[in-house]
Amino acid sequence: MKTLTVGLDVPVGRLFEYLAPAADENDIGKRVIVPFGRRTAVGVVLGIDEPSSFPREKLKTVHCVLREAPGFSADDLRLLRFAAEYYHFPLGPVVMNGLPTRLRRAQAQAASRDVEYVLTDLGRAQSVDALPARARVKRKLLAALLSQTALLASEARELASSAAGALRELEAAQWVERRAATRTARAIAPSAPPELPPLNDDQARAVESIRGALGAFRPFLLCGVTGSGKTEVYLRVADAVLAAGGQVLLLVPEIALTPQLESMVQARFPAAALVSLHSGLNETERMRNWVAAQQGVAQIVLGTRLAVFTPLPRLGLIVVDEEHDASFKQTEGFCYSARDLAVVRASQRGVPIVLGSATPSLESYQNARTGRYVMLELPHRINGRPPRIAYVGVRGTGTSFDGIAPQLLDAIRKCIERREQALVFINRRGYAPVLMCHSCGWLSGCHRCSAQLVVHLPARELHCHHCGHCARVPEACPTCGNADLSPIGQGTQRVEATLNGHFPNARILRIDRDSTRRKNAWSGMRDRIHARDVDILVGTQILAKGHDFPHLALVCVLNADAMLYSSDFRASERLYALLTQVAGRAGRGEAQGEVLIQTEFPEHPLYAALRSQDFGAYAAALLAERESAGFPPFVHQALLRAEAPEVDTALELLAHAKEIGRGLDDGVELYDPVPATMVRLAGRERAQLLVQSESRPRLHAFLSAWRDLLAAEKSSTARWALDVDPLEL
DNA sequence: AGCACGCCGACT
DNA sequence: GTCGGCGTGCTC
Repeated sequence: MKTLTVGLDVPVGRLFEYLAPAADENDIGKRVIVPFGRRTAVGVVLGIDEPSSFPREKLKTVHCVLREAPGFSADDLRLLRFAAEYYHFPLGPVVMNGLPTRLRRAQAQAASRDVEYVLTDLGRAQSVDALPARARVKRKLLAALLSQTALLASEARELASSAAGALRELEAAQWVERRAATRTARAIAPSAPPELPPLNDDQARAVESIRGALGAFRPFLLCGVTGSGKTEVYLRVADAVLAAGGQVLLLVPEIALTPQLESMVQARFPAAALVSLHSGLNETERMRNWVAAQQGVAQIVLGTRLAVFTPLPRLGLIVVDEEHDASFKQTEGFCYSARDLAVVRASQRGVPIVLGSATPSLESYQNARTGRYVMLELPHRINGRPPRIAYVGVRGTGTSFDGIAPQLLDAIRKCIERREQALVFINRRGYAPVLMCHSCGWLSGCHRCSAQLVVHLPARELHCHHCGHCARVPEACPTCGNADLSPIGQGTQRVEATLNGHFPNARILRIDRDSTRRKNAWSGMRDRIHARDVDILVGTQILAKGHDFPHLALVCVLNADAMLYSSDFRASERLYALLTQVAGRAGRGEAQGEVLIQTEFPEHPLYAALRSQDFGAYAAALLAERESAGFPPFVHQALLRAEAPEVDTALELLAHAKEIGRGLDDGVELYDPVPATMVRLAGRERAQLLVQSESRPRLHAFLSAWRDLLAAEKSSTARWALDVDPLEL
């Protein structure tokens, strides 16, 4: 009798052991169905016959090992183990998190429908084309059916349903394969292969360097100004990987971008099996695409951060587009950085990785400066010149205009007179960020969060953008009863209304999370923009990334200053990146792009730097500041976060944690616990404690020891979690 | 996380 | 007299 070490989706820092009658090394990475307490759970086999201190006679026996069904390879587990260790998060949940939710659950639906279901499935199996595993699956099914009299009924069901499950899962991969085959047939038949856009010298050099590195680990930082053709570089390299039979993993920041990118990549590789993986997919699609990748059927996997763990047996290249983007970092629970794990994965698998951005993170930029990454630069736009950036100073003008300075309105007027499009960028959705009472000074605050409720029209509602709370706009002030309530400040809806007033004949389109929530809404809007059916776009950062609007000549930025006030040390880096991206939307076609930024501080160094659009110089200046101030990337940080009903409880836990941590290692600096920037969130109050060290190994050794001591403490009403390499303090 | 057990308030 | 609140504790 063998014992299996199993990872389960329970937030405990330990694994569980089970007896398994006929297990062997090949079962590692396979899913298992096990009895767990009173219930049945799915887990992943992580080891066999490992030394253990748990009394053997107390071990339970696995219900079954899902041998024929998709699981993890040794390579996949290596990445997952690294991630669990590096982010100090329990291995069980980390491994289970790597599976689509469908595969995390026992096939309860099949089990409950009894063996009848399996028979139906068996009938269906005869009509589908075979994958290699199919014959074995069928044998399993028959064995399960035949043995049901001999086995306990429940065990027979488990076995039968697991085999049925395996079959369904494998069929999913076939679906992707067939779709690709259909496309191949169509692609090869009448139309010629798509004509490739020509490369400029910089692009050609970049492509050549990366292609030259195929087959070995090498990290590249592709530093290319907006419109310089980074995507074309990825595609050219991907082409070489596909031709050699490899798989390509392409990570992008937002789901909003994937459908667009997906059709673009598919158009470029009509015959390739392309799948996407992001949280916008339903469970069926998610499982199907994951299995297709795992089976080696999918050749290109396009996804958001969660896709970094996708099993890819023939991985040949990883690309992380917009690598500076904060959405690659998960900020709750398992706080991993998909970008950083992608680099680890490339190194483990011996493949090149390309991190692309117009404004790389200072971490990556520093790695390129020191030679750890190969720097590739695309300093020129493919067509057209870089946009001209100018500032409109509005200090002291107060409320003498409705949030949009006359110079901006002027420029918009001229722009639409030239029959070109203008974009008004305001990073705040809703009508106004807060409602105020003029008589007593009451402000619409969220009772569950330390944030203001945002006024939303036309429904006349107050929304909390943090916890989702929603209420009617009150008729009178809740404190003093005065009816003189007014919205303060600007949001996209109000800007849209203001512009409608100024340009009654212009076609104005608002693009924010609210207006694009409906499925397919965004693609319809994009079509309208491309068809020049729109004169003025009003939008949030949805518009900032990656879009190509050839008729857009003017970009106006309204509330850039808001981000200058942030106390976070990364605020400048982020604002520079955001403004560069928005500015980059202008002038991608024929016309010279013009960018007007409305600000109270036109002389601010960040704005001065932005005007010259010399990222290298600005990054060098920021890095020098970071180095002298002792900030990342020159030190390594982790946050211990705590949350409780009352912030004091959280602070107490952290103070105690600091006591425990003191004396563990003097090469690690522990700061004082402080309330989080937003103390209240969804009715809970949060605090955090910063830990930092110049030595990453020492920081990690400290965190391991500290985490174990904290876990051994008796429970408090406060919950805690570690965030390694936090992006926000 | 689930899902138990366990010990105190308002109901058929 | 029970139903049910969520505090505490365990799951190989």
